[in-house]
Amino acid sequence: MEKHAEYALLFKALSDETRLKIVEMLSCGELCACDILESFEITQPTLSYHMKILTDCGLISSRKDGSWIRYSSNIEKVNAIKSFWEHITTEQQDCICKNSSKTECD
Amino acid sequence: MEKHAEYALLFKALSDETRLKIVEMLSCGELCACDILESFEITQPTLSYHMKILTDCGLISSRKDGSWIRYSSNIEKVNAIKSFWEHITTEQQDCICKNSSKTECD
DNA sequence: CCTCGACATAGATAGTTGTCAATATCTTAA
DNA sequence: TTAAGATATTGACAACTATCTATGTCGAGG
Repeated sequence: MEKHAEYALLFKALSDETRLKIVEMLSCGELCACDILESFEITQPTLSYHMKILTDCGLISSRKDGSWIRYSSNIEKVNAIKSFWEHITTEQQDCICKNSSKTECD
Repeated sequence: MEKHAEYALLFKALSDETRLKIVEMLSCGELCACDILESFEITQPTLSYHMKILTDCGLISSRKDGSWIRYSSNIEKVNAIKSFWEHITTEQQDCICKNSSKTECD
């Protein structure tokens, strides 16, 4: 996938208050879904929906442990987002604006 | 607004490929809408819609210059996002997970 | 004062999102 | 094997999003 499209998906995963809080909670370490569920006033299927979005985009990882699913932050993705944000907000030689086909109007 | 809700809005503004590219273009300096429009295959009203989302959340600033509108990156907001991301992805003493009402299930 | 160019607004619409209740799956314990 | 607990899936639905065409506004130049 094109880089901007890929990161747009990641930012979309972060564009929900509940999911942002989940990401924050997981920065302290692994938690199972029921731990997380207790902190929110949402139903279990709704949490499951949010967890799927977060795992699908790679922001968090999950592993099965008996009947629990343990979720944890994916540090590589966390750092990738940081790098991408720093990259696109810093003047670059290969910036899109310099590769634009035309640049009149100014 | 609660902090997570506020940043969820900012991430929502960044959850679109076109808007991400606009943010990147503006990292090289001020541009007017017509400059930006030339880089995309969207209509002028669609660009106007995206610019409104980006300015409303404070990520970019605009100023009137004759009949043009000059857009530029808002560095404070750019840095605020960076700080917030670093904050919520680093283990904190005041993490949400530690203020949770209950923490059984593990 | 009229027109043109730059941008915004309004209205329509197809597609997406977040939520729930109901149900399914899968694992452990009895 | 049956029951209970943890999580996922399904189907429904109201709200929101991104896009377009058509039109409005506002400033600059003639």
